[in-house]
Amino acid sequence: MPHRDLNYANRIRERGYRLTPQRELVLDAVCEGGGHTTFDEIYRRVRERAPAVNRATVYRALDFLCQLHLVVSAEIAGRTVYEIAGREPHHHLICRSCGRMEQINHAAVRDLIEHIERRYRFRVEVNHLVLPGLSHRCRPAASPSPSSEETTRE
Amino acid sequence: MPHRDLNYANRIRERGYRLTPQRELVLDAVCEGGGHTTFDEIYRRVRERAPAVNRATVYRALDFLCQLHLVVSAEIAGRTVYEIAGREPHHHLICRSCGRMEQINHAAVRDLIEHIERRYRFRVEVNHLVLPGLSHRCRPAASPSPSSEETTRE
DNA sequence: ATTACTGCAAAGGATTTGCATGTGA
DNA sequence: TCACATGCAAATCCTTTGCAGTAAT
Repeated sequence: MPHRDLNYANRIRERGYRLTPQRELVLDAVCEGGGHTTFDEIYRRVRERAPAVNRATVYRALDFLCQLHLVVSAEIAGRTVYEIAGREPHHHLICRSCGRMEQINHAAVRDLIEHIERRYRFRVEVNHLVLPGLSHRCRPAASPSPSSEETTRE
Repeated sequence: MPHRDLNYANRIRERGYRLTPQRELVLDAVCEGGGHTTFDEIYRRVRERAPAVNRATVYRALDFLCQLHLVVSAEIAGRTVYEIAGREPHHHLICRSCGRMEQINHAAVRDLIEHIERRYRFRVEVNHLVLPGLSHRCRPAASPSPSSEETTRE
């Protein structure tokens, strides 16, 4: 139960809100997703344990948890995904061919971000950068000479 | 008429598809948007000239043009936007407070991308990187000592 | 005992689809 | 001519909302 560490119960109650079984189930489901969990996945997990929980309730619980910053939402490839707040910023390469998603280190991106922040006087706030592209596995039969790709692409 | 240069008419017809007034209107509307045009904006422009054109037709035309890679779509701040294909990749800083969008040079991110491509053996295909954050105008009263920001954020 | 929260069902908005008609090649 | 495209309306998908009843504090 990773979310225990965050003492979420108090963070909910001290603001006058209530900790309901439904909200706990949703929080658990987000935790178990281990990263980027879609609504349907969360709903499925919740229903596994409590089939009576309503779809609308899950929507409302997610909104609620996001507002309290216990959960954060992000947009990956057009889909809204949820994860527990407080994780290190991290980023992804997502292959448009096989759909595989590879996580990349924040350090790899930090330099770029700092560069941009200085140059444009802008504080960048990215927790999930998603870079679409093509994994080396899916590169179109171009292993021998990489330069040949220049001409035909797609 | 910037799209004339692309000889879009042939690119449509040589594949056996038809160049209809509706498709031309949509293409014009995307061009005039000059960058990131929402569906509603495109639809509005089309209707200005041809009020009879149906919403569904505009959806279909955009799909069609995207499939032919005459138009590309992107996701900015949760909204789908369209623009003419073939522009230089370019990127944006978008302020979550004032909503202002600033364009940044591709060169600024090229290094990052190349670094990632080498390190992860992945071909990154980004035409629009959108970096959310806070413009210097909207930085919360922190002008005197920049280091004080470390402690309280949000 | 309050009143926040839930379940249900219905509403809402954005996009897609089926089908008859129209039209570009 | 005739298959591709369009217009229209209905369907679909995802999410939100109103309201009466339930339950956390």
